[in-house]
Amino acid sequence: MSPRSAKAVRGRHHEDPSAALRELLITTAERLLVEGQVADITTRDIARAAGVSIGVIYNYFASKNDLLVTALVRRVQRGVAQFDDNLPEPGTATVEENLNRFARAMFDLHASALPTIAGLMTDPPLLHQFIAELHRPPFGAQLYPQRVTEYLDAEQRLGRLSSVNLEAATTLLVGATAMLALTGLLRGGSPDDVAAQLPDIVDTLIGGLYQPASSE
Amino acid sequence: MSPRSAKAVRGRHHEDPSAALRELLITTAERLLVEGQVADITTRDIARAAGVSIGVIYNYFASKNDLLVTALVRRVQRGVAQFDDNLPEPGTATVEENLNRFARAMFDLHASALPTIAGLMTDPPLLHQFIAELHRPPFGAQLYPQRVTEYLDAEQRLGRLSSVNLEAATTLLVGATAMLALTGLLRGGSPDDVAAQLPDIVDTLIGGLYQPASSE
Amino acid sequence: MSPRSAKAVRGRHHEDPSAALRELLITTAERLLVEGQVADITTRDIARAAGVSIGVIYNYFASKNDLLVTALVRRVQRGVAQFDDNLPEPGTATVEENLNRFARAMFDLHASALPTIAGLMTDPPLLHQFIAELHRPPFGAQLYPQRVTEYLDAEQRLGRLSSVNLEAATTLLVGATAMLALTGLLRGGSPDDVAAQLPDIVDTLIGGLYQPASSE
Amino acid sequence: MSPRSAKAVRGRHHEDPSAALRELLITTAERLLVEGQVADITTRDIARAAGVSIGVIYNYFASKNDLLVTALVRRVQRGVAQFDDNLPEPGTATVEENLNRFARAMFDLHASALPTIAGLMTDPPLLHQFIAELHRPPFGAQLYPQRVTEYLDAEQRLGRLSSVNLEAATTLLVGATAMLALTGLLRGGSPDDVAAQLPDIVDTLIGGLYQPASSE
DNA sequence: AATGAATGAGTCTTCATTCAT
DNA sequence: TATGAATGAAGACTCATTCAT
Repeated sequence: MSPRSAKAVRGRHHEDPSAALRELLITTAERLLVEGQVADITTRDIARAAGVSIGVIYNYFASKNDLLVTALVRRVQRGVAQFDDNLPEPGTATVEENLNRFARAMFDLHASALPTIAGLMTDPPLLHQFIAELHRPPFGAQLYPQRVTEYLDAEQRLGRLSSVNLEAATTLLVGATAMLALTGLLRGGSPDDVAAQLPDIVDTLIGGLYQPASSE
Repeated sequence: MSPRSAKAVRGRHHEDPSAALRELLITTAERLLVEGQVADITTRDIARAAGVSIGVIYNYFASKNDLLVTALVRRVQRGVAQFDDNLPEPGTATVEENLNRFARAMFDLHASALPTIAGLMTDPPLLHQFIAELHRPPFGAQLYPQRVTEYLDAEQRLGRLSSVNLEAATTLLVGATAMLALTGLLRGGSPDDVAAQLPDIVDTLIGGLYQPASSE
Repeated sequence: MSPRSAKAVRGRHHEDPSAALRELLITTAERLLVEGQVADITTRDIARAAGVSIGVIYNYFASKNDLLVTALVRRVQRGVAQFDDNLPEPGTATVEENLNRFARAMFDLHASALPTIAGLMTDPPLLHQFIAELHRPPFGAQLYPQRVTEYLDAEQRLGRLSSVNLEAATTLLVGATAMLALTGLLRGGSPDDVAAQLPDIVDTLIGGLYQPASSE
Repeated sequence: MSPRSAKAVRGRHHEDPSAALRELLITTAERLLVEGQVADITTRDIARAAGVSIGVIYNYFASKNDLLVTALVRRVQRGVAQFDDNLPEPGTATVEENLNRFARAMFDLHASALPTIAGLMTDPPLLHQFIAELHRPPFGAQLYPQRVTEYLDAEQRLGRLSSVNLEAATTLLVGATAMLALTGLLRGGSPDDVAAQLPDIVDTLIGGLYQPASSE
């Protein structure tokens, strides 16, 4: 009664082979997104990499871009979820330690998402579809810089941080980690080597530039 | 009897009409780069905009990408040159005023260069060619963040700044201005509106997060 | 100075090889239109039949449909021109002889154009483009039924024809020849066999159905 | 235990559910044929409109074209049956009145069938299959022009019509009504407006072109 | 050296038909 | 027998590059 399922997902014990194939396509597209560049991915590439025929794409998605946007959103969601997983609680440890954890988490997030996001810039329709999708529930405005701002706000309330401009502080931390991630990508070195500079950055951000001659 | 030169440069009294034609192509490509997206620029577009035939491109450049990279490098060089034009001298005015000038100059540079750089990400060969070209003399490591580092270093020597980590401070300032420029591009607002946040950022960077309770 | 011309038109002594190639495409499309059916003609077919590459089509026409419409109009123009070539003058010979010449000319025109026109019906955009083109100068409203009406009108003025309704008479003659042409096409017989019925039709049209028992 | 029947015909108390499903497909195809263009109808369309799965089509028909031809023949049969329903009897009313009824009936038939028939022209295999099917018993040569010929013949025998060439007279009447129907379709006006010209045509056909000077 | 038409591989998308369930 | 997802050939159109003139 059910029609045949694609070879690619046959044998997997999924309850819904149809959903499994859809997943396979998204996963495959995600993989290609990481390996290569958005603009270079063809329907033929995706189909071949997934082990299915080209037509399958159009059984599950309205267009190539539709699939690509779905995979892109997935990728960002994955990154943000991982980011959220290990955030420090305000009031625990020291603010410096916590900011270092934030810094490293953002660095990782940026390093993984930057190439993808950047690639989108050449494809305005794709970019707009992506942004529209990103702003829809349940993903909404839950973007990660908000987490930093919230953390800083909480520490301020706890009296562990002076009353700095939260927006500005957030921009400084987010910007620096993004810049470092970008540098790492362009230089092609290992992420950890570049990330080694994060503590200095956190330290400098906390202390400010005019570190008032403490003693004397 | 020298061969005829292209209509487009005829009448201009260049010593080398050949070089003039090459220049024309680069300039035209730069213009198109500003107007549109890298990926959308065709050889036909360039040739038509320059008022020459397509074939000319291949007389002066190995490929379309070769021309594009040259134009891209030009664009960055131009931006950096403009950036350099109006930098504050260490020891003059106040450090805060000077950092605000740096911040605004970088913000402008980023806002103008970001779309172009981002567009490159989709085209790996183009990107690599671009990076390689950027690191060759005489352009070399003359990139603009270096200017910030040098400025901070000079102020430190003059005693107007405490002995912070120069690299980290530079990354913070450069990163924040880049982040702001990116935000502005994505939101589509006017540059000046976004740039209004720069003073807060400079202020926060200078003061640090733990602004030691002034009293007591 | 001129770019190379296509192999397909090389060696022909045309003043303008570019126009020659355009012509070749139209002629080829016309031929395919006669041989096959509009809907079955692919860009590849046209290119191969013309001995050029696919891209050439787009150097001379905005789209496949653009070329097809041009060829279609050509075909009809050719038919109408041929039709016009051999029309009888009012007042010469007998009305019956003249109407027989009209009938045969229209039969031939219909037989050659019908399959083409009919094929257009399935492709609404193509049909509309075609009709629009047909109504543009210099082709204008010069369609052939008008010739019949004008002829009948002239004979009426000369007193060689009673004052019948010109529109109706024209529709009868045009309709009958078209019907015969269609029958011929569907049956697949030789045109001349079917055309043999034309004199009877003209005779019946002239005499009417109630041929009043003349005298006797 | 008979195999289950498709949802779409379940509950209908047909003796042969299989035949019912076949009927459903034909009826659905006929409907789509009226609504749109032959070339635009996909198997998916038919299946969805019929509320069955695509596969069913191939259980009852060798191909999509096979189903389409069957539906096409149905459509023509239906049109002819309707045409036959209201034909005048020889010897009743006046010949002119009767011919006007014939003319209007044919006009309607042509107007409804023309787009479909025309659409067939683009698809040679479909067309040939259709024609072959049309000429097979029990449909055979029962086509409607025959009705006109028979009517004229009967009136001749009754002495209400002079001994004109029946074939020619038929072709004139059929052709003129077809031409008018085509004109109406191409111009897009209301059928009744165009049909208003029918009486003039009948009148002219009856009277002939040389309406002998009434006097004398 | 300049020209720009010719070239054709490669793009996304559609859809009749098949076949495992 | 019914289902409908899988299949992949085929379609129109683009565009970097070549090369006869």
